Order: sequence, then structure tokens, then C-alpha cells
Amino acid sequence: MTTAPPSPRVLPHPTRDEIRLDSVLHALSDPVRLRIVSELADAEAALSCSRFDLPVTKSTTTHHFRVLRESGVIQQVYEGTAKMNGLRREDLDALFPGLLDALLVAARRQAARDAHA
Amino acid sequence: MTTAPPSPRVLPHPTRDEIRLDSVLHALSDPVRLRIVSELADAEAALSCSRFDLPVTKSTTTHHFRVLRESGVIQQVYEGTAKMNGLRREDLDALFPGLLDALLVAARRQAARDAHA
DNA sequence: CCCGTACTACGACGGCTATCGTACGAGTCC
DNA sequence: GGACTCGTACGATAGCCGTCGTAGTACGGG
Repeated sequence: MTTAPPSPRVLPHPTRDEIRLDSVLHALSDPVRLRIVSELADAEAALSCSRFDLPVTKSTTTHHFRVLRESGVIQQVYEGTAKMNGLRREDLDALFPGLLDALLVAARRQAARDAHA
Repeated sequence: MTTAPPSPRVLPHPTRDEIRLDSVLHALSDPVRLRIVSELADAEAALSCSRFDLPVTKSTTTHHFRVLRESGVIQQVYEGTAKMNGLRREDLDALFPGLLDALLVAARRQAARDAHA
């Protein structure tokens, strides 16, 4: 058809220079997204979206992953039907040294406090 | 009078245990508030609200300071007509070691990038 | 006592956003 | 081709939030 058939199989990511601290913090200020990032960091490898057991529906999950991608926190690539997610650790460390690690430690501590409750 | 005379001169703060990472990150995800925290860290001493030159009205300023206080990021005490603000560095460092420093460095780097733009 | 300064309280408004359901497209496997 | 899985797009909804203006309170000084 006349309709341009733009294969939406490639996803837009911000370049390293386009990553903004405000956006990163906003992305991480949601409990669901913080949890995603924590699990991703523990995995040390790219995970498909469906590998996460989140307390929201699939629609909402898609939304959260997009927020993380558009803020530059994660990288997403299609692999067959699955979409693999990986932390953009290099970029984040280069831009904001120590921040990601501190955030991950903080998230772990908060989770521990919550468990003890 | 019969009216309980609750001197509103003392402000409610969360205890250290009540400080939540989600709330802290949310508080810091606003550019205005991040800027307040940066200036506060540079000052190394308590500052009155009016010491800040922010691009919002006084009403909004009050709002932002309240968010920071209620999330546990800053401490506020009245001193005459002024309200002095200080970072809760000890509490934050105890709860989330390294986080505040990493955030301050990140904020400084982001500001530098913005200036070069 | 009156005024000025510092900050607050309240209400309003517009915009963002987390959530969902449903309908759909892209790949894989039989 | 047909069915199944993974993920998307779109619309709707409800709640939160940043912003403001105005009116008001608390404190200190003349």
C-alpha cells in the first residue's frame, strides 16, 4: 500500500548526550520501574519483558519499559517475538559516576527494610 | 480558649525509619527541588527559604520545600519569621550510603552539560 | 500599636501519568 | 495455513502534581 511500512522493529533510544538526570530520576521514582531495574541489575544479562513478575497488567508493563527506555536507563532490542532489556550501565556510569550503584544499593536496602516490616 | 492552640510553629518530619526511597527519588525528580538540594549542599549550613532564587512564585516554593521535608530530604525549623532549611545528610547517608553524594555529583554534571549547551 | 517581612493555607486549573481493557501485529511452531 | 505467544497501540479513567493568585497568620521593629 501507499502506507509507508516502517518496520517498527527498531526502537528509538536517546543518545548518551540526550540522557537527562531529571528524566532518569523520574523514571526511577516509580516503585515498579525501580524493581525492574533492580532485577535487571541482578541478572547481569538482558532479560525479556515477560521474565518479570510485576503486579500490573501487560499494558502497564509495556508502558513502564518504554519510560525506562526513553529516559535512557535501559536498552531494548527485539529478538524474535521477545524484547530483550538491558541496563545502559556504561552510559549511566559515564554520565553520572556512582549514581547507578548507589541507587541499586539503596533499592536493596529499602527492600530489606520492607521485608522486615 | 477552647480552641486547641496547636502552635503550628513546629513542623512534622518523618523519622529516619519512615523515609522511603521512592519518596526521596520522587522529591528529587523535580528540577526545582534538585536545585534547592544542590544549593543547600553547597552551603553546608541551614538557609532560609528566601535565600533561594527560584523561577517560581513563593507559593510554589513553599510547596517544593514541603515535598522535600515530607520525603525526609531536608529538615525545617522556624527561627523568628524565617524558616531555616538543612539537608538531612546523616539520615540519608545512614539509610542509603553514597546516594546523596552521587546525586549531588550527578546534578553538578548535568548543570555543567546544560551550561555548555 | 501599626506596619513590613516571611511564610502559609486554600482553592483552582491544566497537564501529566499509572492503570486498565480490548483489539491488533509480528514471529514461531506444528 | 492456523494457532499460540509476546508485545503494541489506542482510548478511557482516575488521581496526582506543579503552578498560580489571593487571603491570611506569625514574628519583629519602630
